[in-house]
Amino acid sequence: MEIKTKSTINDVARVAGVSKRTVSRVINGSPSVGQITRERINSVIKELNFKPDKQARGLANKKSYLLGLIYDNPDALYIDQVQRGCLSICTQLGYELVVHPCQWQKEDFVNDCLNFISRSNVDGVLILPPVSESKILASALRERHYPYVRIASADLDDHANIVISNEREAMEDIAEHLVSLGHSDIAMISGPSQFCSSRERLEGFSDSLKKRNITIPENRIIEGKNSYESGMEVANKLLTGTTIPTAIFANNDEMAAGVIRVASDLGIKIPEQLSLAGFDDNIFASRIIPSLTTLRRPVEEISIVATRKLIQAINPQNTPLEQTTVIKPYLITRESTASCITKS
Amino acid sequence: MEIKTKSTINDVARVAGVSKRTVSRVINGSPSVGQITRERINSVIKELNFKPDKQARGLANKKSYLLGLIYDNPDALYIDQVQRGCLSICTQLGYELVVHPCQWQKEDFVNDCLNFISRSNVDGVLILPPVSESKILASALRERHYPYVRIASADLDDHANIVISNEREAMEDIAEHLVSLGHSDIAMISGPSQFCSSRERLEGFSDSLKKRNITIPENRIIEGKNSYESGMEVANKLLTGTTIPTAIFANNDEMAAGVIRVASDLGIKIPEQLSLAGFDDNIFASRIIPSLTTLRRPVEEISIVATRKLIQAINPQNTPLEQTTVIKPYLITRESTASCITKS
DNA sequence: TTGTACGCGTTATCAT
DNA sequence: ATGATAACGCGTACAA
Repeated sequence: MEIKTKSTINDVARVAGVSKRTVSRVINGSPSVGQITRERINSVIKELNFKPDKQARGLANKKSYLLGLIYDNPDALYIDQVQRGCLSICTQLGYELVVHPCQWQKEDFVNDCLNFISRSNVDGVLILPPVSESKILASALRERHYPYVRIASADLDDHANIVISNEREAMEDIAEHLVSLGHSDIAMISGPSQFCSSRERLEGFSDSLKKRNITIPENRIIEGKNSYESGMEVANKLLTGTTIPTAIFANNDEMAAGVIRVASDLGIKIPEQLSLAGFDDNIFASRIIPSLTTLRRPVEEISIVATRKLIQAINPQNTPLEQTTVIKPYLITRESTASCITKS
Repeated sequence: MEIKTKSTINDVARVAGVSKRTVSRVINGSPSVGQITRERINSVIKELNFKPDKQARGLANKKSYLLGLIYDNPDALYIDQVQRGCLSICTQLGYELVVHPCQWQKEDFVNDCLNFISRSNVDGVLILPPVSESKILASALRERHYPYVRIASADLDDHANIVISNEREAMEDIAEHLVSLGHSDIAMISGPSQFCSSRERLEGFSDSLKKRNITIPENRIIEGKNSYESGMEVANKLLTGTTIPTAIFANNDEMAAGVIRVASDLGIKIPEQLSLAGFDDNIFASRIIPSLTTLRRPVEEISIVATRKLIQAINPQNTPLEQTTVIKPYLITRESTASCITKS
């Protein structure tokens, strides 16, 4: 009662008493197959537990039914969420996901990616930030008419090739939150200016505050490196001056954690003496003490949309088209922000 | 000066003036090819930038050059590290990695995995804990003579099919650490007893303490669920009694973080009044305040060894055999543990 | 509506 | 040592 050899399209054809061409038609949903024939074939397919072989199929029509995921991101949680989002669509549509972490600072990273693509035969690639910000990689792919979708924080490609996390606009929410709590002496630890996400967040934050008649002085904006240690460094500068800000927004939770550490060492109480917010809703954002007010990207939703777009780019005719392009992160309020009591 | 169409074995054969069979021989390193012929072919291969097509190759010899990674683990960092470890070997040996997160509690999870394997055509699978502890899945694979390697914390399979993280022995280190700091009233928050890793750690810890003439009373061992919230719950029981332990070992960092939260709320100072240790060296173990003394698995090394074993299982003759099977986690000392001053 | 014949790029079986 | 030819499993002109 065991199925030893997996059945092929030929077996199905033979048992059903038709040609394999007809079976092929049924598999691919061709309309030109008689009702009764189709049903018979379908039942045989079930009976034989037949699954079309991806490799043979790919060989014949030059597709692998493999999607590539290219990234270079230290945030493992983010990667994991993206993978799950992608896979929920992949599984549903008969694709598999092949991962390719890379090092986008390295000089040969474009070749490394191109290499990955050609040797793995993936039908298309999903590119995560910050790699997605690479213009060189994107144009290399575009030039080769190779299907790709980027996930990024700014509008840097055709809407068919990108899903945008609108972080600039999301800054409105955190700005509003802090201002409504009475803060006006606000500082920001920005991210590396080479990242477009950093620029979006910085400008978005600063603009949003300006709209509310608050201007951040030059010396209250310090660029960090998105790391915990870097957050500590900047926090030290920000919190040891003669006057310290009443609120700090950090470009990510990692650096915010650094601020918490330094504040703790300096005896500055959060949120009583200092409000603090981050970005990401990293895994420890809710664990850390105080728990962190932060902005969260709907990562899974974003990657689902991106995957749909990619598969659509691969099969322009078959797949229902995905229209969404811009998705906004949202505010999560926790312990680290509170109303500003003292004011100069 | 651009290569439009990727070249095939036929192109190489034609240009080199030989039959494609000979080219195939060169590709696969067959010894029976003349020196000059081989060199000529090799130069043509380079010139044409020829790369054998994985799909065609797979169709012909029933291999996909794809490896599957099966897991169901909430620790994204762990997954990420494993993926990188695997890939460092995969790339080197011409394999790609296909990911498959699953839900091992669900009743049809074995079928789900089997399904994944057959539809993706992966040549073999790497199974991560806790899925790796599933006897049903492992025997299903073994029965089908399907190459697999498990990563687990106990010796539950042939050494060809497993890489063991010896957590039982690693407990010696943390026990020794705590005892040497003067602790004797020690509590443990164990993990779900269904997990073999939980049992290993519990028994290992308790045995190691016994060797040092310390016995943990029944009421000092409470089972948690490995989650932050669960850690808080158990911590509440442990820290609100008439006498509280001077040290707690938590089955993972996640729960240890819960303990920190509760201790903070109760005004219990760590490590002054309470020493605390976890397991995993989770991403926030070094970020949290106080930073956490913990046990770290050499995840990347483990996954590298496992991948080598898997590829060897797939190609019994070609690959150099991997002998390592047991790898021990190691202690990382941080702020959360200190010497015990007060003693009853 | 259905079937025949061939191609996809590679490896394997035989021969020479 | 090398080559002709048949697989591998499926898709697709083209024909019927």
